[in-house]
Order: sequence, then structure tokens, then C-alpha cells
Amino acid sequence: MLDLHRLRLLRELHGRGTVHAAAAALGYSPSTVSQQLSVLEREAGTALLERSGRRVRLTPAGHALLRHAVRLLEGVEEAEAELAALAAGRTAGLVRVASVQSAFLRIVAPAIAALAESHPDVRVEAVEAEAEQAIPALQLHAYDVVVGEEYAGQPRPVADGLRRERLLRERINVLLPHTPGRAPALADLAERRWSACQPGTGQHAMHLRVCRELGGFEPDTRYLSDDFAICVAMVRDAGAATLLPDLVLGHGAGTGDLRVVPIDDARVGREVFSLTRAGRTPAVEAVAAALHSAAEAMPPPRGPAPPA
Amino acid sequence: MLDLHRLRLLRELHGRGTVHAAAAALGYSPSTVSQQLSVLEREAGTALLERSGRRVRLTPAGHALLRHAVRLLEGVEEAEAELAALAAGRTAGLVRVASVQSAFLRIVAPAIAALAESHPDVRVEAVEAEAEQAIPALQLHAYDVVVGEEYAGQPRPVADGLRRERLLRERINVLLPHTPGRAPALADLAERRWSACQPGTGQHAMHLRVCRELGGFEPDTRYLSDDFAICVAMVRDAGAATLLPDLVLGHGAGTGDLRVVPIDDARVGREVFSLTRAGRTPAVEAVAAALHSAAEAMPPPRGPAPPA
DNA sequence: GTTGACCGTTCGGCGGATCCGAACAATGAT
DNA sequence: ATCATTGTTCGGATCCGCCGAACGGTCAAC
Repeated sequence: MLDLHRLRLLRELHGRGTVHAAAAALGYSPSTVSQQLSVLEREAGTALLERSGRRVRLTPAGHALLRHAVRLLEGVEEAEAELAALAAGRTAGLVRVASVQSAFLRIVAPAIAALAESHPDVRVEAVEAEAEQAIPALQLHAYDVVVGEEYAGQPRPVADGLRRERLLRERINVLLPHTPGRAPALADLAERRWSACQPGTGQHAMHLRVCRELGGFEPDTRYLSDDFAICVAMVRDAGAATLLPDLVLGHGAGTGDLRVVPIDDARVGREVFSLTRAGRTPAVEAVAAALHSAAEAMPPPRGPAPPA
Repeated sequence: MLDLHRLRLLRELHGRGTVHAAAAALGYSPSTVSQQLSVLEREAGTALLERSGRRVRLTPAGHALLRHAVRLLEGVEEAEAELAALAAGRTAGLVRVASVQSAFLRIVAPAIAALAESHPDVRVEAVEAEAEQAIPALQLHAYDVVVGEEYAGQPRPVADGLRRERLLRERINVLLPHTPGRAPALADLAERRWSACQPGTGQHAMHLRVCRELGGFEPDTRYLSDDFAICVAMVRDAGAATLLPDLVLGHGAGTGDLRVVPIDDARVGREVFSLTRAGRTPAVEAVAAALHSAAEAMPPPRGPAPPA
């Protein structure tokens, strides 16, 4: 198996240019460096170095191995840093978070900011992903935490070995272009063109349910995008209507000049939750706690409280 | 520095459950395994194992180190596989490609398919990215190949140390809802609502230039998205017009029932190019060649040839 | 052209790390 | 209660990594 000390010699040789300099930098004698690099070449099965004048350069194979060496040595440093933090009693480690867009902006981002203060040794990586894709990846250890959403009436089963916790529960609102006068009821919006997320998403199913069951009409769904910012743009620019949860409003989404009509109905709502594997490391625990804090710090939505 | 042999012992211990089994799997005696794990604990500065009955389990710190160990050992295996391929005379290595959306679908994807056949030891990773972000990342070695676009009249400077090659040159087309009769001229489209990419992109600048200089009007630009599929949807659903290069058409983008009017004008067009650092490894060379092949295999656009 | 400084490599030898087998202690099933 | 199983400790043999010294090649200065 490749030896990290030898790979470090390779990296140092490339960075400093001469065997003597690499030896001096790492506290070895030049003869040792030369011998160890010979061993590395024998292990590699290919020439890694070639003489150039009175110096040595890396061959193409040497450069190829160098790339791996740099990556591996960085990984070792990360591991050692984490061990050092752990040995000092601080919680540390890498936590990979997958989150739906709206919660990413309003919950995950502030949680990461808070964690940078409270747990500097916890490294959080976050990607935007839909729960449908993220939950299988969570089970395969590709993520450690999933922040997902569940619309009322569409419960998601929690698979064995996973642990789900509610972060917050919120209302759904109708977003309309600015119109004077009293707030329209849902049934008044049958003639609107509608914007929604792609078919197959929870928002799309909720959109159809709300229009049919509460509004009593089949919506004229013309604009489809999973990006809520695009949905908002379609309201402003195309005169459409769309159904948005509280989280999406009020975050610089530019809904200030638009009309927001909350839907106060127990059958409609959205729950944002966190999902982890049951065996939580201290670092995952810290991230989960930070997500809860960030969710609780969210200002309550305008108007009456959402249904429990 | 952490030792890979010891990390492998840790991994094997966790996977097989007992010191004896780990020793047998790796050809060591149990005493050696026990001793080496003690050394690893001393290096780590924390307890990694704890006795549980007459077996031994990993502590939380042990699990933390295990994650790193698995990652590092995978990296070593990749490095060794690449070295073995290189020693056997085959070109191998990791090549990271960043590409704009349209070329990703039509050029990068088929090139990757072809490379899987011709160069099985070349591992290609590809991400969608705009040239503006990808080119600085290329210089920082975050990518190895960038597939970008340049609209006529908006030349991109080629930075020192980079090498640019044209993959193909294509026309721009006006995409309209299906309308009977003769193809409209650009000037006839002054009253249309238009869909375009976000301001700041090359497509947006081209969009403004074409409408103003060739059409003689200021476009009513209502719909903005960098996703060409959304632009197409706006044509179909909102009756908009949009300007699309050849590559975007005819790839299941659902433009079959829409009207396509090519713009035959030397001032309008798009060039798709590949960009690499000047020092190319054989693996990068192979990817560049595959991109060229895929671009040349593209069927010529309908109608007269694009301007040279 | 010659000399000398610099560089990488090879050789002999030392010391420590690694590994093994044997003996020992603890656990849990029979 | 017995015995197989598991992990650990100890003493010794071996191998690997390291050094200093000597050697051959390269380049620049005189």
C-alpha cells in the first residue's frame, strides 16, 4: 500500500524543486529522500521522476500521483484536526446537510452561521435537494441531515433507522398581484392563471388539492418551476397566482408589493422537519440543535396563528 | 502522522467485529492488531476502542476517525488503480469538466459516453456552470476542462496559461408559438413579450443586441430564467418569443410544435469552445479529443449553413 | 578548458518500528 | 463448573527507515 510519508516527500519535492530542499524541509537527509522516492517508484510500477540537468522533475505519472498525494494529505490533516478537537473535549466533525430551498434560506443558513460561533470545529456542508432524492441518500450515508417539508394531507412515512423532528409548522398563503379592496376568497380565483412547482412535488399536489377542494375549481396551471423566486416572478410579471408557505414570504423574495392572503384551514399547511439517522454523532446532534434554534427564532407569521 | 495500515486495521475491526477476524483478514496475528491499535490510540490522543463484553467496540471518536479512514483508503485505492493503469500504458486519471447547460446535454454527455468505451481508466466528473464562474475555477485547478459559450460580438479574452479550442459554431434562432403562414421577420416581433436568460449573461446581452440592432425595437422582456427549458415553456405557455442557439433545439426540448426562425446574419451566432490549462495531461487530452468528436458528430442545423 | 560548487544516488551500518508466538486475564456459553 | 473464545502483554527476531560518507554527473565561473 502507498505510504503517506513517501507521498509527502513527493509533494515536497514538487513544491521545493530539489531533493535537498525537500529533505531540509522535512528534517531528513537527502539520501533518505532519494531512497524513499526510489521505493515509491518501485511501488508505483512506473517512473515518477526524471533527471533534468542536475535536478529532478516529475514525469506525467508523477504528476498524476501528486494530485492524489495532495488530496490524501489534506484528508489526513482534516482527520488529525478533528481528532485534536475531539481529544480536547470539543465536538467536531463533518456534517452534510441537504435541505429544500425555502428552509435552506431561512433555517439552514442562519443555523450554519450560529454553528460557526458555537462549534467552530464542526464543518457543515450543505446542498439544496428535494426530500424525495435526499432521504434515500441519507440512508446511504451521503448526507447526515435532511431538512424536508411535508404538506398537510400528504404524510411521509419515516423509514426504520431514521429519526424525524418537527422544526416548524406554517401556513400556506395565496400570492396575488397587488389588488385594492377586500381579500378575495379562494373560489374567486378560478379564472386566474396559476404558477406552481413541477408535477410530482408536494407543492404541486397541495396546489391541486387546495384549488379543487377549497376553491372548487380546476386551476389553469400555466407556469411550472421548483424555484419559488420564479413563482413569485410569475405573479408579478404574468399576473398569476401561486400558493406559498410562510417561509418563502418576507425573505427579500420581493413580495412586499404583492397581495398575501393566508389560508386558515386545518387541511392546509406545511411542516418543515429535520431527518437524521438514529445513531447521531455529537456533531450531528449539534447541527440538529442549531436547526431547532434557527427555526424557533423565526418570527411568527402575520395574522392569526397557524393551525396546530 | 496517521498511518494508513493502522487506519485499515480500524476499518477492518469495525467491519468484522473482532480483532481476530480483522487479523485473519489482513494476514496479521491478533497480537499485532491489538498492538497497532494501541499505537493508533496513542497517536490520536483519545480512546478509540472500548471493551464490550469480550469484544471491543469503537468509541464516538473511533467512529469519527473511521469515517476519515474509509475516505482515505478509498482515495488510496483510486490512486493505486490510476498508477496501475498508467504503468500498463493506458491513459488514466480524474478530469473535472464544467459546462454550460446546452453543451452539457448535447456535447459533454455523449463525450462521456464515448470515453467510457475508449478510455475506461479516465474518470470524468462533470458539473453545470456558467463560463464566468468556471474559468476562474479552472485557473485555480478546481476544474480541468471548461466548456463555454461566446456570442458573436462579445469576445471573451483568453487568459495566459489557458488554451481555447472551438468545438462548434452555431446559429441563433427565434422560437415562437406555432403560427401559420410565412416566417415573420425580426422587425415584426416588436410587440411580442420576450423570454431571456438573466441579465449579466451572454444570452441576455445577445438578446438585447439582436432586438435593437436587427429588429429595431426595444424588447418587452418579461420572463427571465437561465434554464432554457423554462424559456421554451414560456414560449409555449405564455406566447412569448425567445432566442435560442441550435444546440438547444431538437434535444427533446419540446420545440417540435413550435416555430423556429433561424437568423442568418454574420453579426449573430454562438461559438461553443473548450478551455483547458496549457499543461495538459494525457487524460485531459483524451477528454478534449472526445469533446471535439462529440461536437463534430452533431448533425448540421436545418437550413443554410451558419456564417463562418 | 579547468576547477569547483551543487545535486542526486549508492553503500554500509545502526536503531527503532513491526511482527510473531506464547503466556495471561476476562467473558460467556455449555 | 468447565471450556472455548476474545483481547492484551511480553520477549525476541526481523525488516524498514534513516544517516553519513563516498561517488558520478551537471553547470557556471574563471
